[in-house]
Amino acid sequence: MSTTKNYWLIKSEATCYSIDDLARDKVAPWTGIRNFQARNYIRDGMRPGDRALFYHSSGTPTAPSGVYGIAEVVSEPYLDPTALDVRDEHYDPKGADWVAVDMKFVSKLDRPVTLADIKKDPLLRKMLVAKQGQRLSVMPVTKEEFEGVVGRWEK
DNA sequence: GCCAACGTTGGC
DNA sequence: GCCAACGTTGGC
Repeated sequence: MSTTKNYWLIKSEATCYSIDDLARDKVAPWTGIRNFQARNYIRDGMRPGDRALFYHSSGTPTAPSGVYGIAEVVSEPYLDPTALDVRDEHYDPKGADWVAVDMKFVSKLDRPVTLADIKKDPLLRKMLVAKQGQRLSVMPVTKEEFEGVVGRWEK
């Protein structure tokens, strides 16, 4: 098992669950991931202490898509209980072994780093999220990319 | 709301 | 295992 910290980007629609919701809740279970590649990243890579860029997708002109804050992984991956709950909107009748982790609020960026900002930056545009049509809701980023986003407005 | 990208499903 | 149809994501 790796002992170094890993860095991630996690996506959520702001109207569904935003960085402000996480700030209010402090810690929240990150459930409902139903994409095998994203599942594998969580299951095989996410560990407590890892940090994640919190990205709002499906933005609007006044609240554009981009990174709005930082979260920290505070649990090991565990079986996602919403996949087994027939009343849950993310119920999976096929019973695949989906996983979840608990995420803790760390901070909100002073200003969002929008997708447009990311695509303009030579370092940041290598991130998977900048690739056209990238639909992963959980993806790895490098330490340099993570710090590049966090420090975007401190230059 | 449109539509391109892309993951998933299912017929063969 | 191929691939067309279908459904969903997500930027615009």
